[in-house]
Amino acid sequence: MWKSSEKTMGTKITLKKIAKELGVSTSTVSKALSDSHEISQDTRDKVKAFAKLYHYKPNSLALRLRNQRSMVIGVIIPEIVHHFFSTVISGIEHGANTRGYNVMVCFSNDSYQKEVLNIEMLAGGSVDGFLVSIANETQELADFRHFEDLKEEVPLVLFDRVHPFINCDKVVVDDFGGGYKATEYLIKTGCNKVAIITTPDHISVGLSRKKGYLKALEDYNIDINPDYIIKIDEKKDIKEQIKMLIDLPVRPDGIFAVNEIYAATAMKIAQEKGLIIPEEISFIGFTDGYISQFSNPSMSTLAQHGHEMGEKAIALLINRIESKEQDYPFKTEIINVDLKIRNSTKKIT
Amino acid sequence: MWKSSEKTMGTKITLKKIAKELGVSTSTVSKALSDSHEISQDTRDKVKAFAKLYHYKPNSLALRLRNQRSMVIGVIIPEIVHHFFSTVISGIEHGANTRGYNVMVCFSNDSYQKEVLNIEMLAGGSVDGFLVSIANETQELADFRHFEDLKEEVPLVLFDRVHPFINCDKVVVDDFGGGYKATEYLIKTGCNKVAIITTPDHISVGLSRKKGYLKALEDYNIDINPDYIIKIDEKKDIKEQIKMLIDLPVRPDGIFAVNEIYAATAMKIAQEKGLIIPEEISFIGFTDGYISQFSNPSMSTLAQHGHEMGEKAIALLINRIESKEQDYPFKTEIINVDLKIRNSTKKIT
DNA sequence: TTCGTTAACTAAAACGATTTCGTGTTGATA
DNA sequence: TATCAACACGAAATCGTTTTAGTTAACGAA
Repeated sequence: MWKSSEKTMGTKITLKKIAKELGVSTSTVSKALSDSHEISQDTRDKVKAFAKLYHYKPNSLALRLRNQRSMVIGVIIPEIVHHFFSTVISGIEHGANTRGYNVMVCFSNDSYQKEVLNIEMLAGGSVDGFLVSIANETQELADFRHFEDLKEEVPLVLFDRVHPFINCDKVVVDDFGGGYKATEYLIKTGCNKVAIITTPDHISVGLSRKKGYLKALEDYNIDINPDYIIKIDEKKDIKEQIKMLIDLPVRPDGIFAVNEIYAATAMKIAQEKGLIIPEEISFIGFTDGYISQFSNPSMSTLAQHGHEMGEKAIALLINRIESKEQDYPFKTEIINVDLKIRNSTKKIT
Repeated sequence: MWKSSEKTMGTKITLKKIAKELGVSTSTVSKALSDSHEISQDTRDKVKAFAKLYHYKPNSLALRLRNQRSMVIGVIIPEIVHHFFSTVISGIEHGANTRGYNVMVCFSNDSYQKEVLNIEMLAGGSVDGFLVSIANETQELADFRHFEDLKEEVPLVLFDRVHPFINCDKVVVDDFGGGYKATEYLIKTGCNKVAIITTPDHISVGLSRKKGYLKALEDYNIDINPDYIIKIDEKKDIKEQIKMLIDLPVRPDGIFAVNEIYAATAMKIAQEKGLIIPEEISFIGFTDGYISQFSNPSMSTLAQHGHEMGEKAIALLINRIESKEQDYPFKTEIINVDLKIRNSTKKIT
């Protein structure tokens, strides 16, 4: 096995080792590698050749420690198996890379504990800023101290799942508008018994979408039927809960679901019962992901422009990081949603 | 605005600042915080109170630099919008967390450049080990130098998209077996014109699945029809390429697709042409994700057990990290796949 | 008184890099 | 010959932490 020459110096090659091997000081090596005019061409060449030979790479930890900059952005999202977050991250990556930053993603799995842990892991020098979407459990607990502590150290931008108690830059989807548009469309295509499948009220986005739904009903003078509002408890069987809605004596003729899964599940159930879609019952979901695209009939849905959200969020964050004056006011940007009509709804006449 | 007291000391609170403020040395502060018996109870209390008051958190960069351990695992995957990788990551996370490690995920977006960049960002002290699934472009270029360099520094485990040229621990799905099982099932349910929708041959998993397909045909004495093997070029329109298969004069009566998207797209096309599924044409996909679950008819598919793959991979990696003797032989683990029959295929009689 | 012990700290090195400020040797010029 | 600048390099501080190896002072015992 050749390569003993590498081993003799120890596994990791550092400035110090190069210096010792070449009989110069570390400062000389450092300067030579950065082509400083202080160092003779001769020495520079020698050092560079040696460094290349041994694949020298500066230790990034040491660099970050010294420069007090990491050029890395930490992202924390609640779920990984989620089309929308995927698109947001692609936007974040794009924006970050074009401005010279790198991105690291961690997952809270909607757990408060893991959210705190992730933040602790990344805080303290590892990243220059945070982009986070709050875990469900954290929203439920309404305990945001970890964010407060964080904000004093490093900039924070919240996206999608945000909370009014936390004072920082935010980017959110127009959830209210989306709920309104969906409900309005169902009404306009002849549904007068519009139901909503949503989340418990502590989930901020679900709540906003429901508010949009309620406002639309109000604007069109339709009475609110509490039976038509179901809040899914994810700990129980989702299918059973949706079945109860569709089995109601007076069955809804239009269903707005606050995410793809609920919408697709509801549609499956309706199909199993032999209902004709969209004539007998229409569906609109939220998030234009694969499920909506490949369901049959294809699902009408609210497209959220996750990529755009990611780009906006990272822009806000990097601006905050790179501005010296820390105290310009916090912004909240709202990303528009588009109603994408496919075949799970009737057409407007 | 109260909080001036915090500001007077500078934004970031460090050991040194605590020491200065309390008139002791940094060593004392460090020891006090770790409850060393060398420090009097009095001082310990004082230091701890002060640290808590100012939310002192040790700088993780400094810690890692000193300990030469980060307890962080770097994961690099090609795509984010991908159900299978999501499940693998959940397995990785689970395994890592139970052994005290944290996980950071980066995305190569199937680009060679970004793969190299990500590795450079994480290497050099940031992480204790790498878990990577090779980018398509890297497989095409067949340039693996960045992995070779890496391996000398820190352990590497490859999963799913691997390559024989890279000598390290690996975890792969039984792609060959999956291709075989799918094809065999189609044949056994009466399909004698089985087609495959796959990727170009440089994609390792696609190639293995195709080999399984070919072996099954051979074992059942069915001649190979080159028209029935189509390799999707993702740069062109996928739908068009699949349409050509289904529009063939002698239409296939069974289609095995090497991923969910191809399978679902093919099924949609067949439905648009009015074909009856599964009687006139059957479908089997790969990856048991949302698309397969929510398509209509629901998709028969090969379940890959991504979670298990993640757990295996992280176990391999951590064992490698924590073993002093670096030279025990490299392992390749193979994860079984299960054929999950739903409604896009006929039943075995 | 002197030695030894202990309690309670501090100094300094180390991790790997950069950078400011020296410092010693040339060679040219007054 | 003395002075100065240019050149090529080194020492030391710095980033934030831990840890080893001292260093004091007090007290008890011989």
